[in-house]
Amino acid sequence: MLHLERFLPYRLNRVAEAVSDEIRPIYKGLHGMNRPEWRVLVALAHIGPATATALCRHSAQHKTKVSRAVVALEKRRWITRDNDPADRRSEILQLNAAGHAAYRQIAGPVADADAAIQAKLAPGDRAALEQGLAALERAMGLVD
Amino acid sequence: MLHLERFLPYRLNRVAEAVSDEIRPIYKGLHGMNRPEWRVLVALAHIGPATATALCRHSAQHKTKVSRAVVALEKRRWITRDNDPADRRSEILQLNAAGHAAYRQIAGPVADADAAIQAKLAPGDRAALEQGLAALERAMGLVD
DNA sequence: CCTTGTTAGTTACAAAATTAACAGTCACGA
DNA sequence: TCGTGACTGTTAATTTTGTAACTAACAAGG
Repeated sequence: MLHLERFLPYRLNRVAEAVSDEIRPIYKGLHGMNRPEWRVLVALAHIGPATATALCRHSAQHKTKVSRAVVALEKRRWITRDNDPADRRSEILQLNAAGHAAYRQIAGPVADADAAIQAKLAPGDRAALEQGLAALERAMGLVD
Repeated sequence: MLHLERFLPYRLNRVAEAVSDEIRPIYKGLHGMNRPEWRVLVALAHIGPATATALCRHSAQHKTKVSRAVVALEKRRWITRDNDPADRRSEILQLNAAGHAAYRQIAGPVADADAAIQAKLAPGDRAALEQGLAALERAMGLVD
């Protein structure tokens, strides 16, 4: 008999959803962004100028999501597109000043909310979560 | 600066998706079920006859998802609906023989896949994951 | 009994995700 | 240099999900 309470995908999905529910209102309330847009914004802020394919890898999203998110960010005038001299199929995307400003404005509260969630855990539990999560990421081939 | 690698919602979503990707082909391949249907099937197998509301609670899904999943399972002739003598708004749902058989057929491989994933973790990492996940579930108010 | 408010469940509509198809470009060997 | 196949990114079509409105039924107070 399958125990839902111990069933990994069920537990992970449920807890991931609960955590997302606390973060989403921040980037949604501040600029009406959805998750794909928020992730692309974060990815661009971190890795700087990048092609759409690189953003797919770094934001762990499908190319159609990234494509539409990039269009949306472009409409907000937060990113610029430039030709990629090395490959005419792709374009170099990067945040402009307004994009960086928007990122900074959102990243603070989001980081605070993340810290608040982790602060609810006892230090030992927090360390255990970190260890277990890191191990699972390795086991699923998501890192290294 | 927000570190994606340490950002809880991102990590949880990504790892939850990776784990789901290993489980989904089983219930999808065996009977073409989607996740809401699979969850309702599991819930019904566990708690026995139940109303849709009880299935919402136990499968952690919105009532529209449950409503549609129940219709789908009904079309497969896996569940029966009976009047609830205590409340004429609701109906008592339960698996019939075919439903139980389908559940058993799927639950085995699914449990195996879950075990296989956990087997990839070192015992200490597995224990850490369990501890951290349980703590997070409590912190998010998902249990107790 | 009648309100008034709440709950169970379905359905309709809108938003989002997945899939598939596509044009343009590249890389590499024949 | 000419295919052939693979890759980049967008768009279209289909499916899934989420939101809101709705019907029917309950519950409690007047």
